[in-house]
Amino acid sequence: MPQKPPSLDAQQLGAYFALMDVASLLRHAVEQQLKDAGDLSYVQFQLLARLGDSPNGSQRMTELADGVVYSRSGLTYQADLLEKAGLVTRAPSPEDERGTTVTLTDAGRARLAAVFPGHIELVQQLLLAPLSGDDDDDGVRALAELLGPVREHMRTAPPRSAARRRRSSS
Amino acid sequence: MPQKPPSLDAQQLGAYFALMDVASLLRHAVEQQLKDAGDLSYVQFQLLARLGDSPNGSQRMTELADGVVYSRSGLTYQADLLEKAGLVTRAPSPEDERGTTVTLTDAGRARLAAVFPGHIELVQQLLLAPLSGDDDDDGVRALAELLGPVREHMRTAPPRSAARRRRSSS
DNA sequence: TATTGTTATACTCTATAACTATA
DNA sequence: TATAGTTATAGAGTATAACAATA
Repeated sequence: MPQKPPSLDAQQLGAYFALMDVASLLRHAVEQQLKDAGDLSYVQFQLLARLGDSPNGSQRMTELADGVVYSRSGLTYQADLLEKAGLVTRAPSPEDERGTTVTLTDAGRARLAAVFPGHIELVQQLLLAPLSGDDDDDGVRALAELLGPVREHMRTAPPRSAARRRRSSS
Repeated sequence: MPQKPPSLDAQQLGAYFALMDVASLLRHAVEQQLKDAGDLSYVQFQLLARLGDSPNGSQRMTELADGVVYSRSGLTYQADLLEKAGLVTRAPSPEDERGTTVTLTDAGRARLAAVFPGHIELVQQLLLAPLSGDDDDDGVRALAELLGPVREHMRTAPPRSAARRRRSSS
């Protein structure tokens, strides 16, 4: 197959680095806010938020892991912390006894509620406001439409460099 | 001043989470590639790349810290690692004896060169290709134009939650 | 006295591999 | 045998505060 051009033009590099920089700065600010307002990390916030979106406030570990955390043990670690803090509950899943069902507690909902307004305000200030600029050529919509497909692509097309470690080959 | 609306609409939240997710997935993949191809973390790669862009391959610690790392000690830590690996050199700055000048070595340039092609290819695959989609309504340019100003805004407008810790007030 | 950078230290997070229990 | 989750453990990274040296 044809060799890919081994370099990017300035605009491509610019887009890449702009994305990484913005995300990095935003993440840093957001971690700060979440920690100050509710002693949560961003990952923990994501987990709680996902549970909060679930109809009954419950989800299986595996479901939770998808898209939030990269290793199972990492999720167990975070779930431990959240459980110790009284924000979630863990119990064996009814249908599949191997599974664990994580459930948001009232305290968990309260924590989420405590943190959310400030969180939103920060995101508004840091990201959304400058995105739309002075005119109203809705940059927010543009960004969402640009990045949505990219997210899908990334979730379905794992990089070849991250060699599959499933299915023991011996 | 008027109270800001305490919630975001679905599109705003969508843009925010899409950005965080894409950046998170991309970062994860990129860390993997850099580690496999050249035993570098993304932060280390950024530091080397910045030095590589400098005319003489040198920069002051403080300059390097801007935009790459969030604490001075963090930079010292990374600079230690890079120096031990022979990729950079540290020496007292000529003009200001308090300062340290970090310089890219030949090995550092070589490492950068070793890592770059694969890096670019990965970014191309994961981010740039899906950004532009099938049609050529250059999404890359759009993303760069959207995010460039946001980056500037974030760099100049620190969130109020991250209270200034400079200038001792006592 | 303010600034540059380093050190000591503690902490958080992530990943790998081995392990248990259920399907 | 395969899958869900946990545990043990190790390693990388980050931040805070105290410190030394120079401006």
